[in-house]
Amino acid sequence: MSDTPRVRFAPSPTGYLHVGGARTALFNWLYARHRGGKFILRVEDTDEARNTEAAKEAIFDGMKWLGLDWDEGPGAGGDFGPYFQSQRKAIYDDYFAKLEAAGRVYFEDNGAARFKFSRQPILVPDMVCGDVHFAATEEPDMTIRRPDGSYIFHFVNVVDDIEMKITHVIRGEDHLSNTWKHIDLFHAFGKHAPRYAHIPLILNPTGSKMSKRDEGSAIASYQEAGFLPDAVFNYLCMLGWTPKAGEKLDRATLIAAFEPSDIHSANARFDMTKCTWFNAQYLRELSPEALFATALPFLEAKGLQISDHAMAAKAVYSVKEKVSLLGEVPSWVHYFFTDDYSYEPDVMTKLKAKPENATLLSELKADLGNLAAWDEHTIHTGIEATAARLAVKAGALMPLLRFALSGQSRGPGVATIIDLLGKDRTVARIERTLGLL
RNA sequence: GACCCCUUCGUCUAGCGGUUAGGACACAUCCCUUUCACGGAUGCGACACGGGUUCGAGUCCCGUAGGGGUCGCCA
Repeated sequence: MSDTPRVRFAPSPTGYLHVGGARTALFNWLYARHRGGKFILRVEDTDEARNTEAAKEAIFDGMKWLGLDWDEGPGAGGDFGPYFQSQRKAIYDDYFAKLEAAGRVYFEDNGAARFKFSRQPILVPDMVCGDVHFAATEEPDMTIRRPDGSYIFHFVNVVDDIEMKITHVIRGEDHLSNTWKHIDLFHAFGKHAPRYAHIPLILNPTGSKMSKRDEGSAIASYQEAGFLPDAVFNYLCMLGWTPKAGEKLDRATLIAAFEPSDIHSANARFDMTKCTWFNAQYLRELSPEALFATALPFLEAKGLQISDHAMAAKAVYSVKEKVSLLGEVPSWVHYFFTDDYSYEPDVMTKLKAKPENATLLSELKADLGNLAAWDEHTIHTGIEATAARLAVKAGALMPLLRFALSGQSRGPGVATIIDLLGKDRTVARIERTLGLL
C-alpha cells in the first residue's frame, strides 16, 4: 500500500457548507497533512436539479475561510480530473460497461439500471467503529443509473474513488450503513475498497441531527458573527476527537496529533457557548494590529466612521478581553468615533441622582484641562489629585467620568478612555454632559 | 418494520479490571478591581438499567431501555 494517503472531501453543491461537512473536510485535511498525503476536493454534482452555483461558491468559500486548502480539485488542478462529477460522464459510461460485461447490471422497464448485489455477507473494517458485519442483504438491488443516463451517488462515488486512487475514506457515520454496497461495487470492479473511517455526527443541543434551522449550522454564519477561523477549526476538532495534548491547540499540533483511530464513535452535541469560548481565547492572542485588522470590517459594517486608525486600533485593543466575538466589538467602542454619543438610560439616571455630580464633573473638567502631560499614568494621578482636593474617593469620580465621556456604564479603564479621547474631546464631552444635567 | 452505530457531570470528554471517577465549557461563591471583563481559588455535578464473568467492573460479555443513523431513479 502506498505510503502517501489520498483522501477527499466530496460535497454536493446543493446548499451552504454546514458544520458537519466542514468537520468531515477538516478531518480529511488533517489526515492528509499529518501523513503528507493529498487532500482532494471533488464536487459531486450529479443531481442537476438541485445543484446551484451559489452553493458551490459557498462551499469553496467556507473551506478557504477555515484554511482547508486542497491539493487537487477545482482551481488546484491535479492528474485525476475533472473534479466535477458532472464532467466525468465518459468515465462512468466506461465503468458501467465493465459492470454490464460482468453481468452485474440489469434494467428496469423504464430504462433505469440496477446493480446486482453479490448477496454475500460483507465486512466493513472501520478505523473508528471497528469491524462492522453486514449479513447477506435482502434489500432490493440498488439503482445506479437513471433512465436519462445520469448516474447515482453510490456508483459515481465508488468509480471516482477508484479513478482518483483514494486510499482512505473519512466521512460521516450516516454513510456507514451503505458502505457495504460500496464495497460490493469495488469488488465487482475487481478492486480493493479503501480504508474507511466513519466519524460521528454533530447533533444540535437537542440531540438530533443539525439542520439549517440550528444555530451554527452554516459555516458562513461564523464568519458573519465574528469568529476567527482558527477558533472554529479548533472547536470542530474537539467534537469527536480528544488529542492527549489538550483542548486549545494550534494547527501544527493538531496535524501532528491527528490519528483517525482516536476519533470517537459516539455522536456529539454542538455547544455554541464553548465554541464562543474558544473564539475568545484566540481573540486574546491577537496582536493589536491583527485584532484591529480583523475587527475593522465589523466596525465599518456598523457605520462607524474610522478616520484615526491608530486611535481606533487602541480603542479596539482596550476591549479585547471584554468580547468573545468580533461582532461584539462595535457596541463596546462606538462612542470613540462620534461626539454625538448617546447615554444609556441607567447612566443618565445615575448622573442626575445626586446634585453634587455636576460640581464634581466641573472640577474634573478644570483639572484635566490643566494637565501638563497626557498619558494614562498622568491622567490617573490627576484624577486622584482632584479626588484628594475635593475630599472624595477616586473611586467615586471614576464612574462619573465614565458616564460623562462614554454614556456607558461599562468599558475600558477610565484613564484609557480619557487618554484615547485626548484633552479637547474629554473637556468637550464633560461640558456636553454638564449641559444635560 | 429490518439493519447499523452509540450510551461517564447540563455539554464536550479522560478512563483502556483495583481511581477519593480527572479536565474543559456552563453555573454558583470568593479574591482581584473605578465598571465590565480577564485572571486566580473554591464549589456544584456523571458511570442509563438489569443480569452475568471476576477476589474485584465505569472498564469485559449478554439482555433491556434510550438516542442517532441507514434502508431513494438525494448526496
